[in-house]
Amino acid sequence: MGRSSCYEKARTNKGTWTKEEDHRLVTHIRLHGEGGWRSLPKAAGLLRCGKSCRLRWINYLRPDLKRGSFTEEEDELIIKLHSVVGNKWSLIAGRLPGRTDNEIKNYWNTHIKRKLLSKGIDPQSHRPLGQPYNSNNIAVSRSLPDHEIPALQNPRTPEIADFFRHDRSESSPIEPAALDAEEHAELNLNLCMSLPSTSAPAANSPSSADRTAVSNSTSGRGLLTPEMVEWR
DNA sequence: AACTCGTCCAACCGCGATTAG
DNA sequence: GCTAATCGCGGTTGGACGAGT
Repeated sequence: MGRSSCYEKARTNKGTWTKEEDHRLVTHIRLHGEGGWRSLPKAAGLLRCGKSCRLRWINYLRPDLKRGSFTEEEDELIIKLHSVVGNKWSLIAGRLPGRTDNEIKNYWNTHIKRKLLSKGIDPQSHRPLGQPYNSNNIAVSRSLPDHEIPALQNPRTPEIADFFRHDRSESSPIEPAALDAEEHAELNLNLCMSLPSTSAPAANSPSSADRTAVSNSTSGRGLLTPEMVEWR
């Protein structure tokens, strides 16, 4: 379609946000709630594109963000979730309250990858380095292409569906102990069994609307009420 | 003190999915 | 059903900063 990037528009600021811009954005969201990103910059008096505003809010200004360094428990949880869903950062973030997909993605690329490599583990396959990929091995972890994500909701795998269905607001961090090696292997087994063998969508795969529901519920980024938003 | 290099992370970008008209 | 607008995601970039020389 040849759409031009919103960042290319003239008279929009780029780069690091100033305190003034942050304040304007937070104040606007506090008054009007989250959403309507396209019209937000104008309404808030910001010379930014909506996309930039959304990113700034989600990754930095949201009041429920945890920030600070990751705990060992979070590390392990990220590794385990990554071994199941691959680079689906928003899904992983949905299981780590207070953490953003961008934060987790950065943390993965700068810390966890190196940590795994130093242990002789391939960060992509989660298998020992040099070990050939074997699609029949139930312990083989994989990165799921987008079209396979709906399988997370496949009725044949209720525990996985449930695992990813929880809204962030009502979820608590999964205790790493709750996902021991056996359960983890089972999770992989169930996933492998439920995934279509080809890239064609499975007959019983959920509709796109269902997929949206999964995405929305797992990202847990619903509208915040003004009371929830506090200027920091 | 000045320079180089490596690391970290906020922000940019492109694109697919979804929604609205 | 089609098209354009909008949203959200994942990959990538680049600037700030600290460590080393």
